[in-house]
Amino acid sequence: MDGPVTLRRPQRADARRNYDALLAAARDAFAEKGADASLEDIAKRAGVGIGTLYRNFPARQDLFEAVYVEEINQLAAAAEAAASLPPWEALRVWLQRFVAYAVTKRAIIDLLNRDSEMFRSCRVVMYAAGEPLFARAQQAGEVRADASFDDVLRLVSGLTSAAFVDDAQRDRVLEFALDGIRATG
Amino acid sequence: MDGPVTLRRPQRADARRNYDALLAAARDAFAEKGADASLEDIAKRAGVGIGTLYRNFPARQDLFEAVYVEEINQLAAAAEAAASLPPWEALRVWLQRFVAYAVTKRAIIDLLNRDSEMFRSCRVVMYAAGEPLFARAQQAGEVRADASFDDVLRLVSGLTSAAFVDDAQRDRVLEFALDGIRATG
DNA sequence: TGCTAACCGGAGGCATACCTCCGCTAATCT
DNA sequence: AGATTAGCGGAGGTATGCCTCCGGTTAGCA
Repeated sequence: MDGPVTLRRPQRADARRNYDALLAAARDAFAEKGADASLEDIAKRAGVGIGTLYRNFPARQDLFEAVYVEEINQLAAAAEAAASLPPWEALRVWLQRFVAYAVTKRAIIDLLNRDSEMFRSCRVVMYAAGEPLFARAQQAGEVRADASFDDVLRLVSGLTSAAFVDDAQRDRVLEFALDGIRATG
Repeated sequence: MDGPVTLRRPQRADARRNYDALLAAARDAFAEKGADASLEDIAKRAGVGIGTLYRNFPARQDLFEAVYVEEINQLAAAAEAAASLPPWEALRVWLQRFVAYAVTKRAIIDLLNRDSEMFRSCRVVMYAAGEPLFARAQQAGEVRADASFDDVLRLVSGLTSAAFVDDAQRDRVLEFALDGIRATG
């Protein structure tokens, strides 16, 4: 489960339990209520006191970031798994994963916009994961030359904030977007 | 300025002034801070007391809706203006307008998702404005047959929530999206 | 100009969330 | 088992936003 970016977990058994429970509860809460979910609610979900939350994550930002380190690591893993596919397929699969993933954890979009120390480094990790797939597909002539990886990410990430009628529509619309960045002719 | 959907404005001169100031302030505030901007802040921006806000808009929802009636009417007007262009161009221009518009007033996206009496009717107006442009372009063979207007709107509306580096990137990415829904061959 | 109904606006009560502080608990070590 | 000390958790102070209520003001009319 360890990835390119890691966090320091507490030492004692009970503390570690609480830390993990908080992280899981926070992930759920952020997914459900967005980035400004109530911290008191998160503590309750995790079954710990509010004090414990603050000891582990002194600022709201710290908790938010800790959650995204996990998410990011998983996206990086997905990129590695896709690397063995043909260029276009690899990019396509990764972007699908990106969208499907971010739909449930929608706050991940903020990652592209917000600004902070760790956000920046998370972004670096994500780009390091996806950009090679993009570059390979572009060099293979499968992706139009006038698009950048950043363009693609923003085009696709928009899809995560729309509430689709069903998964079929989401997939269909994503295919449209993919067609849009595909090399013509 | 009157459009398909209208609101009742107060009678007395001072009341009307305040009403308009509130609407303008709310539009700014929603654009800036999102749909849950502080009502007290909006009243302050408008230079009126909080009581005046509540007299005009008893519930937060009322104010929010009032703002969007204006936005929607403008989008409808834009559709009318675009109707004289060739099929594809008309759709393209209208969607550009939609994106450029919604970028500054980002909360308009909620319109596609949220549910309420007036939201529904606003959505009806918006669809009534844009759908004919879409249908015409599709019948002219310019838009792929397997896309619906709803698909397109969701694809494009996603672009409004991403923070682009600059307007040029936004336009470029929108072009990618448009290419994606264009008929191939 | 004077009357009066319509309108104004902010004080204040209520709810919610943030965050700190510290007495109690229990994990770990010897 | 007992000592040590990291860790727990919630009471409570602070801040902020929601919304109501009503004494004072003023636009519109005659």
